[in-house]
Amino acid sequence: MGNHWLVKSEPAKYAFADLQRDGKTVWDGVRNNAAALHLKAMKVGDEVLYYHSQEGLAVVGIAKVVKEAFPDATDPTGRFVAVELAPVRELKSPVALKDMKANPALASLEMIRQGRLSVSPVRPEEWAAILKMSEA
DNA sequence: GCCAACGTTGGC
DNA sequence: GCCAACGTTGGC
Repeated sequence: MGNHWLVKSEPAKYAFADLQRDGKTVWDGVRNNAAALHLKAMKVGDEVLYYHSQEGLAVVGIAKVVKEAFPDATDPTGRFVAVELAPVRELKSPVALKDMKANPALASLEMIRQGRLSVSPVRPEEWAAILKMSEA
């Protein structure tokens, strides 16, 4: 089984519904080294939690990696990479940031520890905990 | 190579 | 709109 990740997007710019409409999208514009390292570690088939920042403040859906890291065409320096994501499904109910923060099982979740990171890894047990919350 | 200044992100 | 966190830049 592949690894799990979490990506953030402002729904006003690109919401999960936009990804569902488009079928897939190039995940570019990441300009942070730590996030870029995670992008480079993504493999086709890895599953990705889709989090809405600024508005919503919740994980709303699951996406998957359909193309591994390649140079980000929007980056003039050529230092950063992009991947391609496709939608898998919408969560039955969104999992709010405040609920994730309140769950001791998620205390070491990377996106909680380092709030500004736009792409972060999710451990298998954290993935399971979040999915369980989405079924509630 | 250090560190202060600055910019960006994102929660509140 | 504010502010904290943190990465990056640039002067020395």
